[in-house]
Amino acid sequence: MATGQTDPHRRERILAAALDLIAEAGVAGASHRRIAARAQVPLGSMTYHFTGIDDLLLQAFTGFARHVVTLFETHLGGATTADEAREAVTDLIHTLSEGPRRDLILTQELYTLAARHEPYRELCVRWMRRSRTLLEQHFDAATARQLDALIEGLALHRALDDTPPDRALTREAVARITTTR
Amino acid sequence: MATGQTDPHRRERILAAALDLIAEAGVAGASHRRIAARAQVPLGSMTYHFTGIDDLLLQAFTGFARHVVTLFETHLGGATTADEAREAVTDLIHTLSEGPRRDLILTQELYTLAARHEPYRELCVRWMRRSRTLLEQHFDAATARQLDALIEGLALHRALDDTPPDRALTREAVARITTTR
Amino acid sequence: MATGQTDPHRRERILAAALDLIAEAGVAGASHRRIAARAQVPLGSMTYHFTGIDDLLLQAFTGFARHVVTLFETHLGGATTADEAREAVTDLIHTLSEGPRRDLILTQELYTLAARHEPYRELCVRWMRRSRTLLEQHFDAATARQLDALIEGLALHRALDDTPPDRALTREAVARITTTR
Amino acid sequence: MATGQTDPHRRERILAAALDLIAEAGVAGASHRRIAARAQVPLGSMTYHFTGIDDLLLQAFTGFARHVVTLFETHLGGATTADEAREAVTDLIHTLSEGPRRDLILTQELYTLAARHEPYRELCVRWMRRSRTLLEQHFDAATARQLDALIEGLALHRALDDTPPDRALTREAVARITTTR
DNA sequence: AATGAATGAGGATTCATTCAT
DNA sequence: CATGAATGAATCCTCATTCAT
Repeated sequence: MATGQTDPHRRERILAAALDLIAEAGVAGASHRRIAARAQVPLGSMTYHFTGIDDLLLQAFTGFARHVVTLFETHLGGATTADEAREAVTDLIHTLSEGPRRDLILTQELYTLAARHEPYRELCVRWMRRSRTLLEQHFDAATARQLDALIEGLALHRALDDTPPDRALTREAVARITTTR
Repeated sequence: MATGQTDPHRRERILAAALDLIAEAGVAGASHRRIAARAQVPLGSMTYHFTGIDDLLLQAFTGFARHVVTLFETHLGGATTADEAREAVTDLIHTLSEGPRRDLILTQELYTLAARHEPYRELCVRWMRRSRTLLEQHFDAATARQLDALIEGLALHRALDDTPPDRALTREAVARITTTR
Repeated sequence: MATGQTDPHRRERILAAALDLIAEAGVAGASHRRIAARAQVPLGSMTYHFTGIDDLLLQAFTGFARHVVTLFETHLGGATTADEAREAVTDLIHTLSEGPRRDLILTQELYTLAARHEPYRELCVRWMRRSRTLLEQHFDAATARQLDALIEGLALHRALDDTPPDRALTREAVARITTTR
Repeated sequence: MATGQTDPHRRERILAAALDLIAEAGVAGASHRRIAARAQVPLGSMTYHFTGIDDLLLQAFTGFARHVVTLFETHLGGATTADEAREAVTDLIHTLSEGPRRDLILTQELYTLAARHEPYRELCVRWMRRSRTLLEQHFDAATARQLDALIEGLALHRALDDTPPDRALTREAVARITTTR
């Protein structure tokens, strides 16, 4: 009793629904059934489009990593001087740790998977590599590495904190870590 | 049918088994059954000692946070000068990101829970507060904050990285972030 | 691992097994496991066919109410005069309170649920409405109501009683309650 | 760590808590744990004071039956003529089916148990015998029996009904069933 | 006399996955 | 090509009851 109509966006809809659900209820709460319901797709089509739940999750997070890299590129793309890059990084940290918590939560979920499962770790490594490459357009390799770690730590602490520090502190930290002498 | 025998260390055994299992299989893999089996305790006693799985997990992570704070104190306790403190922090970052991945993985799992559930976030906030207080014995408040975030980011990136940077880079990052002028 | 075989009568078999079990062991004794075993159906299929145990029970009792209404209709359907109706009602009371206790027990279980849960109360209300409508074909509305209540009380007391009264008493009670003047 | 103080009313408190709980959540919802919590009594004392849950429930319902019989006696006690008795019965029916649903619910629960378990059936038989005896002070034996059943049926239907009939209908039904000729 | 600790059985439910259609 | 039906394993949790203290 199918309409015969193929739905070309179904795969994408499923992946988007999966990420939504993970953000809301965690990886543990993202089951075939719930994702299917959220994507308004029959349960049986889950295992038709994806090998299994692992396949689906990995593809969903791959899409998410792409999205975050794009965020990085967007922020850093416009900077032409080191000072502009510093300001862009400050922006980026506040964008990540304020606004909707979705990206932050998904990042955490991804890191947790990465700590235990190789494919997810590879995903993170590629992401880190890309962000470092972007930073290296403005800073030397060692500084880029340190700055990348600082971004991570500040965004995370800001997001968890009851009384997150203001933009001045972020700007100062970025300035210090990028001050070579 | 109960033996009536009292096992005074049972609660602690269960909590330790829970943390072991979380480190191995993640929060998702830490079920009543598996924890009970690992702690060599009957399944029925799980919900006697703990209200439910949530209660159990929260108490397990509370113990873990205590452990990490102790690690912080141990490392920073001996430092009397700012330079000694810098070296202690460098040590700490490498202790966290090398050696057994257990603490690192548990930290990730905790942050993932914290992103979604208030009690875990409070736990993290208390932990962060304590570590900052320790750092403030050697650095001003703003610097302590920045350094705390840097520790987090460096430990995390070092742990995920294929080719983690050497101690020199860590030392330099710590030096830069603590250089006030 | 599913056979993929479709068993079209499975829902009905489960509902029948549920009613059997309720009659034998009460609502409290009618568990997913036991109903599944009785219906010779795997446990996992219970919550495929029904949202949960509540859904299952309500549907089972809905079928039972339909059955009792049919019994009413069968008994009263042939009556053309008020006297024939009186005799039919007397028959009905003895049919309910003698013979297999199944219907009586199920009625009790249903009333107990109805006293606490709205959906079951609605079921009873619809049933009462239908039986009254049938009685109103032979008696005025007020009399139908009284007679309906009398049927209930006599059937119940007869079923519990050590020394249930004979048919003559039932016939007399019906005669009295339907004597308008 | 007991105070050594004996609590002479503990048994009664437990039985009262049991009835409360049954009224609220049904026999199925009245567990040792919940009754103990409601009665503010340690769990271990449940099986000290009562052989088991069956013993406890039977004693609780025995107390309840005594209470309902008292209600009967109170209502019928003052009547000296048949007409006064008729009015008292009408009162009784409306007392049972209006007011707090507690008694009604407990009655249903008791009947449900009686349908399956002999001790509860005996309890009901004794109760019915007592109420008939009271009615026989004003009416002949056969009439008492019919009236007793009518009380049951009217109270039950009134309680379940969306639009319960008014007092006039009750009075008329009682009049009819007690009209011998 | 009284009870806190303990436990195996069983409760409802969710799950990823398979397969006939 | 797509999916509704089906299922065994595993989930958390509650239970009545026992017994050493």
